[in-house]
Amino acid sequence: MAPTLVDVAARAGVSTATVSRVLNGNYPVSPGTKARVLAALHELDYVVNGPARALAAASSDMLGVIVNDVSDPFFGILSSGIQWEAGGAELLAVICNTAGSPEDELKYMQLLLRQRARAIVLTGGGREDPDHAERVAQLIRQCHERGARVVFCGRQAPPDSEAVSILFDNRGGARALTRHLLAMGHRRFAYVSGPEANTTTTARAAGHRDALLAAGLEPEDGAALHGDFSRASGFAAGMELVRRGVDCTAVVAGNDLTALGVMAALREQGVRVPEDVSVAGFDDLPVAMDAAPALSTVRLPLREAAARAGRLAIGADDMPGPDGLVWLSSELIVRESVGPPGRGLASTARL
Amino acid sequence: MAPTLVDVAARAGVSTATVSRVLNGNYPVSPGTKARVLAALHELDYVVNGPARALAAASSDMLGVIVNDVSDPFFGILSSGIQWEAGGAELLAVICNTAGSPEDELKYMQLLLRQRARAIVLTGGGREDPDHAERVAQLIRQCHERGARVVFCGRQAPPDSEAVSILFDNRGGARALTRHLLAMGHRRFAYVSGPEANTTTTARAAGHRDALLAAGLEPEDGAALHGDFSRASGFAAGMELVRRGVDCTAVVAGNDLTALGVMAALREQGVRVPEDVSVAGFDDLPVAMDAAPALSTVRLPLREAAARAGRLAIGADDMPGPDGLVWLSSELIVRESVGPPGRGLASTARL
DNA sequence: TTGTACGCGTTATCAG
DNA sequence: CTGATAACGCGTACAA
Repeated sequence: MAPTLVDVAARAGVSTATVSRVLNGNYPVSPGTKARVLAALHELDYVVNGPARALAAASSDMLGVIVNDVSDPFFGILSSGIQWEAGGAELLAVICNTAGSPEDELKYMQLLLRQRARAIVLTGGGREDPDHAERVAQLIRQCHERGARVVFCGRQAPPDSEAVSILFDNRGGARALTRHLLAMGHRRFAYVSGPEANTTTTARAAGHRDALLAAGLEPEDGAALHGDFSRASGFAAGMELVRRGVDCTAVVAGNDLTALGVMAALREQGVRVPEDVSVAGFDDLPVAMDAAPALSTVRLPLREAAARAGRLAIGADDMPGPDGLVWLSSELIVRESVGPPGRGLASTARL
Repeated sequence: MAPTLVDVAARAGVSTATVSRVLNGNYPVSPGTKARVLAALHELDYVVNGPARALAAASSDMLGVIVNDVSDPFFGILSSGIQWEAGGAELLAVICNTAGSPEDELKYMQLLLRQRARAIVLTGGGREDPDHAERVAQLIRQCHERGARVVFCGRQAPPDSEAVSILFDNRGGARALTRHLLAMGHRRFAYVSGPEANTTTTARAAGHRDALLAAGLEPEDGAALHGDFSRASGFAAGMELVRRGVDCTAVVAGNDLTALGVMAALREQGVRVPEDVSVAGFDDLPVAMDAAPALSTVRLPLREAAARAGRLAIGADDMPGPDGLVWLSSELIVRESVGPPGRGLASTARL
């Protein structure tokens, strides 16, 4: 059996209280007894019982991070940054993959709540569904009642939830990107977005639309497809665009992975990027730089977002402003995947 | 204050034991009282206290995963797969980033031990240091004493530690890769490996060396550099090779990210890949396929490894064989970054 | 089927 | 500075 405080105390010839004091260093202990206790601790290979401590102290040293999927670099980078801050504060970061399922999101929030996590960070876009939002708001309330912080990173917290939000300028970034494409001369677009009813999807699509309308163009919804932000869905969408004979000179994707998939599909169909068709992404993941051709995209300060979210979660930073909102700006990154309008998709794709 | 079993029991007019039984469903409870308890549970928004339960039941529902860095796709994919299995078993996966530091590895093992984690999965290569190995072995022993499973994924467990190991055929894969380069006609190589004294680094370098020796070539250690498996270190190494005037026709990198960095550096120096110099990676991360040019590499079954490690960790699979070793095979992936020998690095790089 | 009562390993309060 | 001892919230023999 694992040794407990009682065992250590017996061996050192002191009370459990004294051992606890040595362990936590929050009360004075004479050097002599301290040495004896430390020796006993070492000899028995004593390891603190986390659950017992959490029960007695009514607080745990866990930090929950809810993501879509850690293997998606977008979330991997966020997770890594948050985990870094957590580790610095001697906290354990629990990563929960929801695979985009709103039910799993709720399930994991409950699981973290029951573990008495110090804080929960919800990353990425959220589902646009009043019912779901209400249930999330309810859970946030419970978190706060128990003294757990809740931080949103990539989407806005429900109104009057008192939770902090780190926000990306998705709409502005998307607007700038499409403006860039328009400036290059493009007029016929296809848009491959993320999952439906997702806040990130919506914001980016809105930015794209903003730019189109400002240029006096009518957004053609016929050339808009939904994916799930994965490379595979981008590939499928690329093939679908070809199949449908969509005649565009530029494909705007909801994120980089989708753009990568689209480019792979076009390549396979004999369409050259950017000579025949331009392709743009969003996020500026590391892979965007190494892709063929390098991806024109919008850079999001993911590492900074993660650091701020992490620091907010561990309580190192104070709640910002009265509205609890932190806006992070985006930056247009011009590379090689976008060029002047080419011959277009319909006339170059060989089915 | 958060409601406890006592509150629920009072409200439902039953004892705490009954509430506990309803919660766990491990003892018969009459439908009537069950309904009353469920109602009370709901009305009070009761949430189980995880630590208290863990203390009473002497077991927690946490699964620890130790990785170098989740934002590295290699580890992101492993983490995601393990987390998937954990989630399916209603367990929480705790991801710990060590950033390659052996001290952090030990620190996190202790932290997980103290949380009474059900199992710990150590991923990636390990440090080749008898002293460190001994301390790890010591911690593994403590884990086993407390009934926690330990699974290695990507490196071999210390001898007689009774821990299970999922292993990649790093050496065989590296051998096959270099054999391929030799078959293409290359004779002058540069090698950019991972961190020193790392089991993965060593195994891959050994495979490369095997192939060279088998072909009657003398490994030129002058053209071997160490990185840390990151893209940045690959970029630095690529620049350094140029600076040193290393005259090779092929650069073999210890992993894909390093290869990507090398390619970026060569590109920047005016060296074409693969026309002038060939570059090869290892791992076959998703990015290898989208890179420019697409990377010739060695595919490792990361998702499979993660699934097996996860299942072993949660106890869904039995300990394999008498030696506790599971070998996973690798596969040579030929793409565009390797071609016939070109003019070589020294004669094409413009400093 | 249900209730009582004790133990799980710590922390914290209160004496000494 | 140190030692008893009472929580902390839950699971579970044991008894009814």
